[in-house]
Amino acid sequence: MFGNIHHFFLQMIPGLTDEAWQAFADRLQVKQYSKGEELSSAERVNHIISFIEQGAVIAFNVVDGKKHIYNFFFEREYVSDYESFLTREPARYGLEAIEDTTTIDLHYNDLQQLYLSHPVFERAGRMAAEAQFIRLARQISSLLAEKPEERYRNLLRDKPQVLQRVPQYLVASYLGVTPEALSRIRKRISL
Amino acid sequence: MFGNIHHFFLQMIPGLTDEAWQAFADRLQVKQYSKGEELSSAERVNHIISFIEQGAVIAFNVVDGKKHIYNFFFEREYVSDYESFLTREPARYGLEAIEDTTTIDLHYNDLQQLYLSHPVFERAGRMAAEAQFIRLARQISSLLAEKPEERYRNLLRDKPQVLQRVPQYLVASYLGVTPEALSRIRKRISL
DNA sequence: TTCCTTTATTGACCCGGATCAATGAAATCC
DNA sequence: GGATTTCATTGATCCGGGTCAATAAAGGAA
Repeated sequence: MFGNIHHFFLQMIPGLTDEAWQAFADRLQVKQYSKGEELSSAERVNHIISFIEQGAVIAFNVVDGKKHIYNFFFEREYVSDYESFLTREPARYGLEAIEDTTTIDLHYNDLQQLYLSHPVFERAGRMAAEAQFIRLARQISSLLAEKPEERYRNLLRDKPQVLQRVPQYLVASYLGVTPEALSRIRKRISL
Repeated sequence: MFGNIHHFFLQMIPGLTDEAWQAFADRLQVKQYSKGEELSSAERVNHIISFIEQGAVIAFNVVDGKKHIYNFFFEREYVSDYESFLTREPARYGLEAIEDTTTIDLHYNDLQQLYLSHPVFERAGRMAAEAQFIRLARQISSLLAEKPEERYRNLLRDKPQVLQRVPQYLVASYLGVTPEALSRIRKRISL
């Protein structure tokens, strides 16, 4: 049970004892989502942080009826409206499975108790926040310094699997353009 | 000495003992920068995290000869190329004082020692990373969902002091447009 | 103060992406 | 399998922002 995530945490936390791991594992819950189902909704506080065992998830929000995609998440990644999870305020975006997805979930309250009972998790929490931070810093850099076409080229280069698994109109939103624009960018490049 | 930052940390870390604070304060260094001076450069590893006692700092990088502004920082905020600070890789952006600035600095190695000797700082480090994360999440949301004009209106609403203290061409870059475009946006709005 | 550099504004023109609309292709559902 | 919804492509038009260039305004240095 939880072999995947156990391995993941052992790599991430050098000082993780069996006892601490067990305390952690005791609080985990497995969940199943079908394609199209929401893991969590915008406007509601997100109490869960999920580790994706299998599948794919998008983070999105809806402004003026338009769905904006912030990110894609796949196997062996965390997913959460991390901001809502941290601030206890209503989430700014929702999470939706775009494939059938299995997650391993940890509840906010359980995490707080773990922080207290096993400070080794403070380090893991800090490193997770830091990793998220780095990801966002790069995304901002891309949005400020690159044109949509460059962003697409770089996505092709860095994460080609995204293009295989994610519908194009969602990729377009992630890149900050309309589906029509992305279609034309692809045409332009292929010529 | 360090009254400002002491107060700041007492608020942030409920369990901060005098002894832990002293260990922390012993490692702090005050630095002075003149307007236009760089606190740290892109392409080099950033070993310092700074608390701004007084002044204003921009985070920027240069792509194809163009300077892109990622953020502004003012009194009682941390500033660092946090990504470089965390990853120990060359920084993606530099930091420059846009006013005469006083910072209180902490070196990376000192912080790591503090993490080991006083685990209470793990919590502070985690919360700092989380706060940074939240800031970036909002910035991405703004870049994806809002047009430049909306971003300017929101900046006016949320941080009017930025417009007072930061030259307009830097604000333009932060918003992701050229100085000319921002000038026209301002004209459009004022009509 | 005056000079000189930096910053802000305005004009003209261009271009990539937005929008609206129609058609094709593909995935999904009985 | 065929029917229907979803997704991708293409066309036409529009517009905001980019770019290049000139000028004006503001700030600093001496």
